Amino acid sequence: MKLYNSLSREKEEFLPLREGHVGMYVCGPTVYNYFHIGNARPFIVFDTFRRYLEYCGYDVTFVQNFTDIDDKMIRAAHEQGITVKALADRFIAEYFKDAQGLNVRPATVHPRATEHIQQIIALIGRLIEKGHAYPTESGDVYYSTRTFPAYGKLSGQDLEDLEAGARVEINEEKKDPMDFALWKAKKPGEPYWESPFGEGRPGWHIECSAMSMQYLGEMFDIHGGGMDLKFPHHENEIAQSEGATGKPFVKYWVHNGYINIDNKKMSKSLGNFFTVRDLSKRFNLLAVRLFMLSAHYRNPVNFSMDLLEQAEAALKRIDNCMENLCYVVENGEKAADAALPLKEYKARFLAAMEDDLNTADALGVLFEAVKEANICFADKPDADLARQTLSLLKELLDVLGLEKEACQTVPDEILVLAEQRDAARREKNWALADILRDQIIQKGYEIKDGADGTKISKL
RNA sequence: GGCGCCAUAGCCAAGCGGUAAGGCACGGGUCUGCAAAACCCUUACCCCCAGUUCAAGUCUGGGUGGCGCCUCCA
Repeated sequence: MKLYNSLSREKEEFLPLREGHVGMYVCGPTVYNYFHIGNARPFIVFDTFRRYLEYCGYDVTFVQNFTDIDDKMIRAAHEQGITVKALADRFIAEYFKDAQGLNVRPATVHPRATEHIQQIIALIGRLIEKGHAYPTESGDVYYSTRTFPAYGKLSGQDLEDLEAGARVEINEEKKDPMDFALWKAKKPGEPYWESPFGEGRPGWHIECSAMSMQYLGEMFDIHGGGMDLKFPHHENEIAQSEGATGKPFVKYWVHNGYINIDNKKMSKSLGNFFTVRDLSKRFNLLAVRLFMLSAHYRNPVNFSMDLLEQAEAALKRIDNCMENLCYVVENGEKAADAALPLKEYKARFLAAMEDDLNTADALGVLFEAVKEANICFADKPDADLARQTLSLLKELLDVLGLEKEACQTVPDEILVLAEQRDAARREKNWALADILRDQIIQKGYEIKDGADGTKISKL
């Protein structure tokens, strides 16, 4: 497939380092709160990417970390009067709940920073040995960006320009303003670990280098994350990892665009955000997933409730088609002239995915198939073709993570009520028929009267 | 100041040189005891100017407008 590589700024042919295997690392959440839809975008995008790679037959090792120690974690734990660990445990559990709602599968490994302190310390040790890092009087350790000539290759910045516009904190212990912390000396009331450089905790960037190396090796295929992580986070990861190993760290860097609110970046610090948890109270979270996939992953997308409602309506269109297909599979007859270009849909869908994961285009193909299936089966209810169509739709929806239990059986209790209602309708006893309809709706089922009889489906 | 992105119908959005996918909404229709749902049909010359080309949303240059990174943030 073609994949846009942020490092080369070009679409490249995707060729994994080891044939048939893909190692993929994605920056995960800092677990101090529920995650918002801005966080959700990379989760959904890279989950979809992973699903597609697996669909293509790759054996994918997918690593997504939890940042469970940093300033925000410490502050939030203090405010809530609990330990940092308790805070992390809680929001990691909440992460999995929301992720499940979005149909984001658990990663192969979800490493936690605090459980990899030894690896982090070892990596910092290597960097000091190689002269890329230096300890200070007060017990911090900094990375010396000047010792890594390629610094800036990902973000296209050079050190001189960065410094000219730098708004970095003043710190007299740093040799250079662009140096960044690998290890931070212990402060009162903060969690700390023993290390050769003194008691303290890891800096902001080192965990991703240490943990990706632990689970994917010193070189791996894909590193993903939001655009805003490109600098400085990912730039620093490159400096750390390549500085330590002397080898290329990541083959393909993949960055997703932002979610905007009213055309402004959504972020926790601006306060203009929606958590997935809140949205789950009003919407089917699969609609959130569809919303995310309806634009190309590298483009910024604006978010609003209105847009989410649109996505929910679109999702319903797919569901209705599937239901209809189920009905035809059960009740259809032979129709020799019924035909749909199923192979063509599949080929076009896959071609879209091959082109830098163009899910928007792929969805377009899916909806075309839905429309043509609706037309075809309206007057040619061929059970065989319906079965094949249903199977294709399921297969493709599964790649996008939008699959839903189709052809659910309606419980006898509901069927009995529906039969009673039909009987009442035949006797033109509308009052009774309406009472029975209300009962069915109350039990969570939907009644659809049509030319070919009454259909019942779960709401 | 440095680096970068975007501009397609009422809204969202694909398109990567050959005469504009798809979704939502609106309107029209089919079905229906009513209602709901569902389904079908309908809707654009692509921000402006200049250029390259037989051919340009699609390439180049210049505008205009929006956004992001350079500071914790997906």
